[in-house]
Amino acid sequence: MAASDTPKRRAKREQILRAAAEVFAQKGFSGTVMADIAAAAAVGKGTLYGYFPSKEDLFFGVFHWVMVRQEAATRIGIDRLGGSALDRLRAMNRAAVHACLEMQDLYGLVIEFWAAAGHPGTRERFKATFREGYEMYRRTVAALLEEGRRQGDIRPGVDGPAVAAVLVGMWDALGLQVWFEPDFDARAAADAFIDTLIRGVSA
Amino acid sequence: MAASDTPKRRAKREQILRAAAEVFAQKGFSGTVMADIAAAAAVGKGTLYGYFPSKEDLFFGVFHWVMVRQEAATRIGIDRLGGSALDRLRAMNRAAVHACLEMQDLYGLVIEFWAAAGHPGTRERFKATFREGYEMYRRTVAALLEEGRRQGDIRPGVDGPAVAAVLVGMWDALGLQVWFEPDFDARAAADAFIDTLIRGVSA
Amino acid sequence: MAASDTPKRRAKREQILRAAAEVFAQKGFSGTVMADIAAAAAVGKGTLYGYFPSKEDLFFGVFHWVMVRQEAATRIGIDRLGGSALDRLRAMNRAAVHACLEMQDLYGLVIEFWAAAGHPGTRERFKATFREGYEMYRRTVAALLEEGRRQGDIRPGVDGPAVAAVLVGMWDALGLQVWFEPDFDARAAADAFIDTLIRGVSA
Amino acid sequence: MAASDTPKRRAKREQILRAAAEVFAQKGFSGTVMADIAAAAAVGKGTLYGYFPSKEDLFFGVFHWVMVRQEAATRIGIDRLGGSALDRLRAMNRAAVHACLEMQDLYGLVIEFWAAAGHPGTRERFKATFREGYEMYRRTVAALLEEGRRQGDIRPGVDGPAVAAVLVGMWDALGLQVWFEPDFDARAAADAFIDTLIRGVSA
DNA sequence: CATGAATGAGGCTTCATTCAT
DNA sequence: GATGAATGAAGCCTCATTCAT
Repeated sequence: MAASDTPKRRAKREQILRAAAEVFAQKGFSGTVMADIAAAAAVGKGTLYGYFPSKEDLFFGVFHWVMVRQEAATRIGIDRLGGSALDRLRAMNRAAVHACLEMQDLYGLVIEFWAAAGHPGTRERFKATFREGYEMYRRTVAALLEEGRRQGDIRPGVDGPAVAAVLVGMWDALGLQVWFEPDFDARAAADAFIDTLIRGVSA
Repeated sequence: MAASDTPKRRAKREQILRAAAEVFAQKGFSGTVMADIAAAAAVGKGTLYGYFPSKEDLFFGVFHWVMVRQEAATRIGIDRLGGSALDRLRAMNRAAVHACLEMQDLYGLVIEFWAAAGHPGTRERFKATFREGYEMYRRTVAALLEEGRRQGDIRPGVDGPAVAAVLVGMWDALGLQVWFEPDFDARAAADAFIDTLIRGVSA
Repeated sequence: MAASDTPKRRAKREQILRAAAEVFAQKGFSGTVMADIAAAAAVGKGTLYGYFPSKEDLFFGVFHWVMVRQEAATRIGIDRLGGSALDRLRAMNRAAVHACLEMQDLYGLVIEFWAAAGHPGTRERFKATFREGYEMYRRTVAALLEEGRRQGDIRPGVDGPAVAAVLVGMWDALGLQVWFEPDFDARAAADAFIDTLIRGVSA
Repeated sequence: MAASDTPKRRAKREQILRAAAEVFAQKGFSGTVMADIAAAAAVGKGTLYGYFPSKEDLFFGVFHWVMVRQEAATRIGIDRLGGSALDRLRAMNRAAVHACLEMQDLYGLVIEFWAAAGHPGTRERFKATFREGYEMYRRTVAALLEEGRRQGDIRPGVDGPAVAAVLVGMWDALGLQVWFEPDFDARAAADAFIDTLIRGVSA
């Protein structure tokens, strides 16, 4: 009964999460039936309940799993990166867009997560986690802007937090656009945009 | 069944759409049961089917209804507006953000629509309508930018379409942020941001 | 409120019955919806209830209407017919089969009536009417056989009632066969059979 | 869903069929609700769908099940039976009538099957199966008649197929008569009739 | 511990019937 | 008297969850 957490158990948990992520991404939360996930994970339906107490918990598990991986992908090396604050902002922008494109076929998931964050019942858990994530991104960007200002690259009047908020939001927005039009060149748009933005905030 | 389209019929259709929008916004598509909508619209369950052939069609009806109203709200006066292209861009930005905030309690709907655009079955209808909407917005913004370039307010090197795409995306992004944090001051962020942006694209 | 029974009313009643018969024959009792009948009869749905208190009553009305017409068609002239009893039996056989084929596209109705006679609720009304009808046929045939015996055309040992029962059943049976295989030549089979039968009962 | 076909599964399938046959026989197809069948079979409503994909499929399953059993009951021993062709015809007649009376309380089913064979949607499946069944009976009877002719017991002029068609139809017809009047002595009528018939076809 | 057959609550939808126009 | 829009009871079916094997 106790979830003993052997390596074997962790592996199967991962295997279930991966399968569930794929199915949820394709069919949405409500469109997914537990049997699909079990089949995709190559386990019995009952087994799922040995790892997650309910469908919703499994979904939240996937959410958490994806968020952690996404954040890791975006943050990798930001701090270790050399260069000016603006260069690091450019790098972060790249990394964020890259991370979005990487998991493009899982992007449906993100939308499902947003939706879950709006439904009564699931709302709180999801909303809180989202807020944390956005907060983290915004703080990181704002810190870079502040650093740029101190370094004299950014003019004083810029509303750092506002720009940060919009920039972070933009990553989601670009993901959405690609979601709707796979041919949309998000990388180019993001690059062109960040240049314009930087020009706008430059001293 | 008889789509005779009397004024009375149109009124009741509207009444149903309004109620359905509210319920869908609150509980999401799957979380909503037809009985809720019927109750909210103060009609019998069966009546709903006299106006929309299925739950999904009703949902799509709401989608269409919201999109049309949203577009109308955003576009109002853009063309009649005087001033330079950049002034009109500022005005459009305001209008778009305003429209988002206006229907803030319906914002959950937008997310549900995105989700629907990702589910097999609903995908095509929703995706197509979304694409049209985004396309329209992007073209409008791009035209303004092009006009500004011709008027000499915007420097030649700017990638108009890319900036347009991002700007349009930003409206979604701001809506999302408000959705997650009702205290977030989207108007201020949008204003601050558009200033920065315009500075970035200025000659 | 009183069903005043003007000629106009009778005509509309007939019009409804005719339409209902057609629809019931095609789709069965349960498969038929009142709206179909109303449409087929070119009247409003509500009007039906001005003539029949319920769907089931309308169905029973159709049943009665068909039975009466069928009996009339079969009996026509039996008594007035000249010839020996056996000749009249042959004529009746012809008439019965002919009546079946006449209303061939309404034959589905007969089956529906049988079915109705088996369902609790409808059972009693239908069963009673059916019994009367069969009884009448059997008595008529038995009387002919008896007459034939008295005339010396039929040998004494024949179990008249049994033969009558079977002969009557045969008309149903032939109808069924045609129902299943429209190419089946019921007339020929009936003629060949009655000859054999008559030879079997002949003195 | 998994059609693994273990003995246990077969047993439960049979259990469901038996219960469904009873309920369908009593209330007809439309009058029967799945809950009734589930209760009669002492299983959950959902279980039914593990064995039959829909109410209609279950009904067809019952149809098939009944037909197979009925045919088996009628054919048993025809071939192994000694005696002349006419003796075997008498035996077959007995067996057929006996089989009808055996399942008398299921006879309502047969009518429901006929009805199903007339409804659009169910039509094709049922009609095809019925045709096969009738065809089989008719061929068997016709073969016996032909054999009798070769043996010199039956006179040459007899239209074998026509007589066969009517004889087969008569079994249904007798079933109907018993259905309407439980006191009707079908066995006696059938015996008396077959004697008359045989006399009619005898050399 | 894994499995998948069994369960039954609950949703979408249909349609006989009513009644205001 | 005729109409057809409105109603809500009722049925088929799905699917999250349990539990015997």
